[in-house]
Amino acid sequence: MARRKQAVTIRHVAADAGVSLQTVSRVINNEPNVRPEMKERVQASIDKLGYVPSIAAQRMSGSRSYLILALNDRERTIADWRAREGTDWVDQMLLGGMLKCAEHGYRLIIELVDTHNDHVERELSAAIAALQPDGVILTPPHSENPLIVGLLDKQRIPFVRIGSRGNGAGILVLMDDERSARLATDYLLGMGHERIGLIAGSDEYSLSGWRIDGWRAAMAEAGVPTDGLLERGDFSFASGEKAARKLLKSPQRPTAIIASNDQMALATLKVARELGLDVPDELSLISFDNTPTVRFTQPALTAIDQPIAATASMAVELIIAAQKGEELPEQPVIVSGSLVERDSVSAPGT
Amino acid sequence: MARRKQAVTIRHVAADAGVSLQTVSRVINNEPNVRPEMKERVQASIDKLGYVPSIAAQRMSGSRSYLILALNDRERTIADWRAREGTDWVDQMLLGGMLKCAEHGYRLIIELVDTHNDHVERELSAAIAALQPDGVILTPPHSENPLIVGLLDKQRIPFVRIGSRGNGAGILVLMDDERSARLATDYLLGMGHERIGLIAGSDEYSLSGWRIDGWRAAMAEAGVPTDGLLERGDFSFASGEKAARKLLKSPQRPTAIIASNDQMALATLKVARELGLDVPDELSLISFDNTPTVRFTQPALTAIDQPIAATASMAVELIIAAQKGEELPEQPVIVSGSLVERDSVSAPGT
DNA sequence: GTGAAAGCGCTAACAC
DNA sequence: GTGTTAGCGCTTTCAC
Repeated sequence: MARRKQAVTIRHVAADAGVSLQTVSRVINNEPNVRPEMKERVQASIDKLGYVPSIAAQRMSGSRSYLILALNDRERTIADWRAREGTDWVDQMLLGGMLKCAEHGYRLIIELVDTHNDHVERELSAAIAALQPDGVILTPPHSENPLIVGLLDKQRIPFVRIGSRGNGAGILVLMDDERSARLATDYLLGMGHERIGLIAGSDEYSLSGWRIDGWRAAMAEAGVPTDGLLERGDFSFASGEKAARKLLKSPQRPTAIIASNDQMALATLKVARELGLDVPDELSLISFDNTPTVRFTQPALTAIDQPIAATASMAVELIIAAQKGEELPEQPVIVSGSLVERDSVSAPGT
Repeated sequence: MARRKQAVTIRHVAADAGVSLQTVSRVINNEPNVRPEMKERVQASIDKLGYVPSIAAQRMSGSRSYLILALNDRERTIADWRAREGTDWVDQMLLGGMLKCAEHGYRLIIELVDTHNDHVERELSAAIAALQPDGVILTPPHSENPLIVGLLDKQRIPFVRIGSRGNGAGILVLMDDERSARLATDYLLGMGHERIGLIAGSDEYSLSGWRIDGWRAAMAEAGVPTDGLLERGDFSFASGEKAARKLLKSPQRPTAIIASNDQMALATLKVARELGLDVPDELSLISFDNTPTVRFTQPALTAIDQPIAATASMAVELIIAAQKGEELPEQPVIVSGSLVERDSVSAPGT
């Protein structure tokens, strides 16, 4: 393999503009101590020669790498990809994260790491050593992994923890699951429902708990009891089925159910159909996540939309700000979700 | 921002093992001229210290960057992400490409480039200058863009063109659309259909033509005419609707339709429903792509699965082989799709 | 404000 | 087989 050299380097630009390397470097990095007139001249040469700095070289000499790592759970991500069931978490991360990165000349690299592995630290260390990213975005459940958080903190790499209120280092960005659950519950209460069931998610994810909190709070405020209305799943279809069956077969069955993710909502839909319950006439259903599939079901599901793209975009912004040494929010940054009305909800007893 | 240095460098390893830098380098890169005994000693030090080479430094000194760029069409990709309709092209690319990359210590970076832009060359040049990738994967329609192909050829960067039989440089990898279309057509012929309509895709993509070829060939072999059975769309839902309406309102309407992508298949389903035609009893339907949505329709659609993951994986493999100086296939590499049977096809007139 | 020199971590080329 | 040397393209540090 022939040694592939950079076509146009800072040297060419310096020569063309008749200045030192240093001055060109200053212009590239928008540093002070360059007269506007100089700056213009250098910029002209850059444009003329079509010069683009080599990220490798920049990184080598100790500055930024312009790379941001997005850490996703390996097992879950690959399973989703293989299943082809329309989970578009990664796409939405890219939509928000990549585009924001591009705005600032950064690149987003998706990295899969296995949380349940005892080599997490080694895996992550290797990725960091190899790529030297300027920042890392942690998605659940990594956001809550003390090993990862500790490692990143020790290495002093700016990082965002999506979906965590946890202690320790890192910038926290939340989609406000409690408020979203409340939103869904209030919406159903507003329609006249009182027996509103919740199928919660795996408690490996804190957001499962927050959603329970939101639902409980809304119910409490409305003065409505929650006994026998909570079932736990683990985000899988099978677990949703089991939970739905339990709720719908109880003597005082709920008139509405909130499922903590789309798979469990689909499972609920299936169980309702099996039991001969019409949705939405006999059972209203609200789903969490709003992945593509829920618009293609019969009926299309009313859902809480998780603003993944906006969250990823925010995460990138915060990392770049941190990288620049700007001040960071002390409080968790909150990106709010919204309720998308479709056809799976109606007033009870109609 | 503090200058972030590599924690463990080749120097540390060399010192620890009591050898020269070069020997360590040789071990890392699995080069010859190292005695097994030496190699073992060095490897022990590497493991002990947890050393991982810096990609930036490796790239700097003229060797690989361990980065592979996957070029996707900006407009289309972003539109798909925003629409959230379940198109999982990017996910499947990642599934195949990223995992294969990881096997070899490479990373895949998704890059969005606007084909219709007159700055394509500049955009791409900038990405190449910045990242110095070891290879590039071109997806349609980039695979057919002579500007891009020319640029990559000139820069002597190994690249794969997915979905192109085009002339010029680059390694060609095909999903064999002609054969797939034939497969679908033969399947319908085998069920007894004779009037099999085709809704073709945009001719900006050569694969649209190949699918027509496959369909036409299969029909010809079966001795069945194709007059009035071909309509062109552009892969959009709207275009599919128009095409389907034309086919289904013709006096001799087809008993089966093959749609050249899922969106147009969904449109056909909608039109059939409007016209009161039951699928599959009165109209059989086969879709191309097999994206997640087609399993959630009523009925679930029988579809040609495009092996995107396998193709991406193959593309990465070929690039790494090229990078190593291995011989490359002269002929286009073919990755075959398959027919996934669901519920949208039945024998005609039942 | 601007420039010169040193060095980041690694590998190609060549010496031994 | 193994070590030495000279850079790769850029930024840091420090001198002017």
